[in-house]
Amino acid sequence: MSSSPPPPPATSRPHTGRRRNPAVRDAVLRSAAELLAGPDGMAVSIDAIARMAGVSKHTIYRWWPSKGAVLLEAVVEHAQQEVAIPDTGALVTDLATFLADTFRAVERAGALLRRLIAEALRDTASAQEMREFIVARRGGLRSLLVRGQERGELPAEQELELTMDQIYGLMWYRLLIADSPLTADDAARLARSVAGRPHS
Amino acid sequence: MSSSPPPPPATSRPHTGRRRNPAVRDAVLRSAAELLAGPDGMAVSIDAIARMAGVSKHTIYRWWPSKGAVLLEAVVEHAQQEVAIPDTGALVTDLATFLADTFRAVERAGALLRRLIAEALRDTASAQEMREFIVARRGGLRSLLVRGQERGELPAEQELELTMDQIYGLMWYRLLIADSPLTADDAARLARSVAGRPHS
Amino acid sequence: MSSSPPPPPATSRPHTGRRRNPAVRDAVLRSAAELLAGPDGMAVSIDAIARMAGVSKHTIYRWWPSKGAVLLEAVVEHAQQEVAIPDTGALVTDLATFLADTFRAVERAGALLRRLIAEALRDTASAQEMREFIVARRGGLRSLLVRGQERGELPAEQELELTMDQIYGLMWYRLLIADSPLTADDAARLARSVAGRPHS
Amino acid sequence: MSSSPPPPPATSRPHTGRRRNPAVRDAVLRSAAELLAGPDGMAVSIDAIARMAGVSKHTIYRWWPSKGAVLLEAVVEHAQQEVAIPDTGALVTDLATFLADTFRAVERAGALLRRLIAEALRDTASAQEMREFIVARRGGLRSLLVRGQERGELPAEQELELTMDQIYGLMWYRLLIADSPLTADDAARLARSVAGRPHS
DNA sequence: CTTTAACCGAGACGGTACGTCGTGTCTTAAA
DNA sequence: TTTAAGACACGACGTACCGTCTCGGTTAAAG
Repeated sequence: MSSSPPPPPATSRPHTGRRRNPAVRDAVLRSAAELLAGPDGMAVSIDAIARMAGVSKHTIYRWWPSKGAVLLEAVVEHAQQEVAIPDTGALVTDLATFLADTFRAVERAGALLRRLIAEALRDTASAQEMREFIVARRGGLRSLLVRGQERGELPAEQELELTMDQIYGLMWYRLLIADSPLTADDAARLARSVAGRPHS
Repeated sequence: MSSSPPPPPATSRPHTGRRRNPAVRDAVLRSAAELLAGPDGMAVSIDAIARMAGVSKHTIYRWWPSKGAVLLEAVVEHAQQEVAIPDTGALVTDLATFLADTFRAVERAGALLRRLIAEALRDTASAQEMREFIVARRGGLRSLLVRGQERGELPAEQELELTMDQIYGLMWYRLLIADSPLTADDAARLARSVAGRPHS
Repeated sequence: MSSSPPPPPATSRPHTGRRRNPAVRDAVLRSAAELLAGPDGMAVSIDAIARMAGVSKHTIYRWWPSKGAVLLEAVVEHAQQEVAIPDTGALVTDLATFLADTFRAVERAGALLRRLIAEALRDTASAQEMREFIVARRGGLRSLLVRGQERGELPAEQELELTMDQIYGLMWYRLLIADSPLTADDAARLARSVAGRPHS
Repeated sequence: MSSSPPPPPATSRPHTGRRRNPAVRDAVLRSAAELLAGPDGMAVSIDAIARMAGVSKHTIYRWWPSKGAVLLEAVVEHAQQEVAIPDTGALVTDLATFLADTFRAVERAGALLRRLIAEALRDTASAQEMREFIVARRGGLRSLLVRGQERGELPAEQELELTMDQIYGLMWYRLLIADSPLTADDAARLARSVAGRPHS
């Protein structure tokens, strides 16, 4: 999940010439993130990123294949801080905590994520990469649910993928469609719901 | 849910001048729908709509405030055919049927809906209207669930709004993020899941 | 030089229906003149004329074939006040007076005339009518010069048309190209020049 | 008299970045000239120039501030071939030759010049530049007249600027207003007229 | 210590879309 | 039949963004 270099030369000559300047990558991603987090109407253009980063457009396109790729990597960088996977022994509690943390993180990055999806919807190539990133991030929740199943807190027959689709579906729905907040209360109720004790 | 005219004049003068040509509206919406349904990469521009409809851009902008408004109305026009609300007496069965129908309709209109959301994500004004449309269309599912609650098939305490967010969330998640199909099987399993009998 | 009616009906039926409202003609020409006299950058559109006159565009196009025709007629109306043709017995004096008066009138109507020519340069049809109008207005100067020739103040062989081209040429040159003022002093010197006593 | 770049950066950095492609400038000016010389009714649009030159509109606007500036430069480029300043010793003869040559050149470029002035009349910014260009081109005639004065063929008191206004005034009058030809005979008679021997 | 290849900022360029404006024609309903 | 209101097609305007492409200058490993 890092800016892919231009196709490595087939010859096995190790490397000559000036090395990539890591400051460039940072400047680009930081500028992108800053613009992405801006007011909702504002569009994020490559020109603007380049200008703010003090970098040439060409350099951006050397390291990222498209605007979507830049945005994705900026979001990835920002989302680095993993949400912890709690283990108190009680699935519903753990789930509620995890979801509340996740929701909080997502709320904070709302503008970024909306714009990221906007770009993915325009550019098939970006979409694939984003899909992969998002799918990869489901691992935390999955392990939590699997543990629940192993402990018998969740029926063995329950389709975890569908459950996860419901959970993340609700999250994205609120973010992209309904534009309504994701609260800790939502997290708690959702946790009870998918754990089969909706009203305890 | 019709192309809003520019603010109706405050005076109560009945109407003077040439009337709006309904053929224009139809041609624009038909062209928009056709382009919206096109291959996934292709962008839908006002220029293209105008060209295909044999209509001037000016005319489009006279009746619709933005591209998003045109797309929304095209989708609305297309989505006219309501999904029936079945009533066999068994909530899970009814729900499964309703969702299967809904999913089928949504799958058919996939490209349209993706582009619609794409536009909403880049134009705050459009977003509000789309939100209203989408929220309005939740009525069918709500009545189905309410009936289930009244019959005691669903606990009275169950938060229907959250349940609906889960259902529609899954649907949009598959459509926008995962880009994976929505099958009749998904409908059935989802129906069982939200009705609290996930594995019967 | 009046707004040409649409081709008179061949049938000799005297006239049915509502008669032309003369107030419309006045309102249109007055508005056109007002806009024409506006600041130099501002364009004069038919829409603007119609709006200011409280008249529909259609009505304008019913009575005038093009924008140029409206502008021309507005200028004609404004230029109605004829420049007097003096007769003191001395050609140079008379000519100087006449030209000074003419220059003063033209300077006042500068913006109008510039825009009129601008329109004529875009629209061949208008151009012809304007040409005719301008040529028709040469009569005053011509009679003055002819009288000078008859009195022997001007050689009989002098080509009056060429002389007039020089005089009006200078006037339009200053107005359209050089954008420099036409003074009474210019009038006097020009009068002496064409009368063959440039430095007396 | 060349397409002005956007304000040269104040810093004295020599130049970085890709250089301006001279082929672009040529293609634009050539296309502009070709369209300018087209049939009289046809308007010359930036779109058309860009299309014909195989250049993007953006590029045109990068180098020229307005349509007028493009047209002016196209005309300048075309008018490069200077009219020779003859010196036979006799002012009237020299003047007649010079004017005949000038008239011939101007007649050939008639459509261009008309459209150039049309543009200047609707765009104050262009007007100023065109004025400067036209004024600059008066030098040839002026030197001819000055020589005549020095030789005593023209009275020392004669106002040369006024004389030139008469000459160029007649020329533009025929071109823009009267739309009548400028012949060699006109040149000869005009030469005699301004040289004070109108009927020899 | 020179070569040489890669990196990089500046920025020109073609293409495509945007939303606005102006002209001239046409339609409707009232006067 | 005239009129005001106003819809409509056509086509130009000037701006913006995308992704590609030079142009020089810089940097570091390889010779």
